[in-house]
Amino acid sequence: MTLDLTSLNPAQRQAVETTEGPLLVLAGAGSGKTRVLTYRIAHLITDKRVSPHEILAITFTNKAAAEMRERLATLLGSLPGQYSSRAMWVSTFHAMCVRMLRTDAKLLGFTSNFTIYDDDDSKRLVREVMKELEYDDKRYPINAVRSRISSAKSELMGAAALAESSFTPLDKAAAKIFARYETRLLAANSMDFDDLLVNTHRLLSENVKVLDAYQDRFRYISVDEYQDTNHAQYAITNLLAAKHRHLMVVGDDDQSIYSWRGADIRNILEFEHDYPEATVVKLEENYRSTARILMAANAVVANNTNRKPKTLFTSNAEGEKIASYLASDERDEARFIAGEIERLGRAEHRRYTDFAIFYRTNAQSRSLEDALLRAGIAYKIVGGTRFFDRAEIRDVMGYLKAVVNPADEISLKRIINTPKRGIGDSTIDKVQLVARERNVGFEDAMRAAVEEDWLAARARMSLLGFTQILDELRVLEGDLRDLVEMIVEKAGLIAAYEAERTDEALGRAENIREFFTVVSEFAASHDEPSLPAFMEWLALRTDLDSVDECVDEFVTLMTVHTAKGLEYPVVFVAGLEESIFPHQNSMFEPASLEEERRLAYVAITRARERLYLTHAYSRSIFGVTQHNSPSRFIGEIPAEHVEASGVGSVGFSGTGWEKRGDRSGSYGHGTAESGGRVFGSGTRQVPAAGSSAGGGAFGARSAGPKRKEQTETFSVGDAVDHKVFGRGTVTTVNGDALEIRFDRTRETKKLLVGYAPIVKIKQ
DNA sequence: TGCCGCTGGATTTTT
DNA sequence: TCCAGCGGCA
Repeated sequence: MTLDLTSLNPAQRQAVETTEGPLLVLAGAGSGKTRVLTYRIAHLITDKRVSPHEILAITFTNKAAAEMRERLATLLGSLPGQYSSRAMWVSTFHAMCVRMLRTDAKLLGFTSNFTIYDDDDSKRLVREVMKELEYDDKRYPINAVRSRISSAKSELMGAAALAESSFTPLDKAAAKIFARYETRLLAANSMDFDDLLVNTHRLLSENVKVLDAYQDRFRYISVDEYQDTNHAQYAITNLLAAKHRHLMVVGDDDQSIYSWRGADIRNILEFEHDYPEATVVKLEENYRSTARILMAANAVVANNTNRKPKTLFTSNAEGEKIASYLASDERDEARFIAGEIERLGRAEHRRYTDFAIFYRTNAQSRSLEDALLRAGIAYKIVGGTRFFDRAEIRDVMGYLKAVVNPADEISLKRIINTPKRGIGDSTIDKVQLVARERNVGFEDAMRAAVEEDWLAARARMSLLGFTQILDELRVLEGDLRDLVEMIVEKAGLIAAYEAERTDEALGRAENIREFFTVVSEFAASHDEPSLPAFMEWLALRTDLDSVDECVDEFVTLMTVHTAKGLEYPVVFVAGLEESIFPHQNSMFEPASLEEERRLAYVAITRARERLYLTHAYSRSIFGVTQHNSPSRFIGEIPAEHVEASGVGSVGFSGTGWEKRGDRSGSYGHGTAESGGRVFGSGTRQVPAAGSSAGGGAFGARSAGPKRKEQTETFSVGDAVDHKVFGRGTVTTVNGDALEIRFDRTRETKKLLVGYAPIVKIKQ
């Protein structure tokens, strides 16, 4: 069987056919990088007779891994046994590390059922350690400490090494906290995300046999998004590839946007130095975007100095000009976007899934959400507060973690009094103290407290109850879903929420039931759905993994960071203002400003056909109104590719479906802000419904739903139907502000009568 | 022990 | 603006 490579361009083909020795592929945005990666692996297997068993392909997200696996399965068809593509390791660094660590945990002093601490768990533990060592979290902000520890870890620096290179009090404190934190993690048989890498590196570098085995096995290795690897990942890659040196790395230095998380752009810039015999292939033809969008992207990123010079080209059509819109404030900006979505939906028959709205910071999503809600446009936010971050879900996960790994203190403490069992802080502190004095785990101390007599009788009884529950939970058996349901049942989580009888509590109970569905889905899609396997999957999954699980029609909202690797026909980038994007904290240092610019480059290159860059004359952030000038990144795009529009005028007073009772844009002048062209272009002139005098010519605004006649009145308990959110129940009424709990999302939203697309359902 | 209200802090977050 | 954490109080 031979793989058909004729659909590839010469550069792509060269990358695919260079199978021996190190290979660096510099792949510009939209240049068919994923195709190259998958074709190369398929080529190795079908034409070079490499066993899938010998292939390791590392991606940066689970989603990318899943996609690659899928594409490979299609390219390869089904092959038997070890030739099956299932023998291949296609995974993220972290998933790969977990797999290696589970196998050899004992060599590092862990057991194979170790818990993976996510951000929240790790933060709790650091907080405890800081209390224990009596560090004041005012002088030593916990997040600063955590970021020192985390960056030390990504540099493969231990606590001792950090201590040596510390000069400031904060660094010194961080080093001490780091040391204790590590001890506590080991005692809890737990690892945080950084540890997965650090410990894998230790495993490989300290155990020759283990390293040998993996080196022999993985003769062909590829790493995607190489520009975003940190030092630990870099070191692991080099260890694994050292013997055969068939290492392919793919990346784009212009899309390096995670340096603040320890990603080291030098990994890609200096690959040829590390592997002097490397073949270098540049993929510079873009297949994604219109010529104009590409020119804009090129022009912006060309302002960076620390990069490999390159210019993407395309044979795609020139396309529309890039629309830049000056809004009067963030609500106007959001309304404009909503209006354009509706307009393009009608004029160009676009579906909601064609649109994406990007922003620099999550805080910006609120006003956008608001406008979409009012316009009745279905949307989905990717990232932000996630289902799995909800307190009640984390509680369930706490129980599961404690069941799987009895040493996991953080989880134990999370669930010890959830639901309330009368075990308060003072009891926990006493148990903790005894644990430390006797140098035993928290659970042992807890059991001792039940046996012995150093706690008040009531606390002792409560603890007894809790340990009994734990014992019961740990002996449960059954298929995964039953198991999880039984654990939740015995823990009394749902029962406690239902007893509360408040709307919020019922919603939480509902969320837990939703979690059972997640369990079922996991069980159905995995070969051996054990509880530990499920926990692992949970720990490593993210919201992004489910971006397109939804078959429904949604406009997608997310931060620019989250958008990396995705593409949409129509892209809006909101908040292109100085101090928002580039962000305030990154504006004044050249290196971080360049990263902001790369971020802008990433945002622009997500767009296939149309690109909107919006900014606002005034914007309220955290309750404070700011006036920011347009982002320099807009100015870096050649004017002939930009069509500016917008307001920024005295007369603006809104269209009627934005919030009432606000300042309605009644600030002074600002016409110059839009770069000469104030209004009109590209924006349909729709008389503003319900707009008051003064709208006039400047009131020209995008199309949008008009305010509905206010015929209905609502009261608590009414069943309603919302255009986007479906059925719900009114929970509070405050004038024409309603709070409605929706059945489908189980969320409570604040809506305004007469603006929101809701109707009362007759009962 | 548990609730309430005050205070301070709030980029980005593939894992 | 909005959330989490902590201290004060019943």
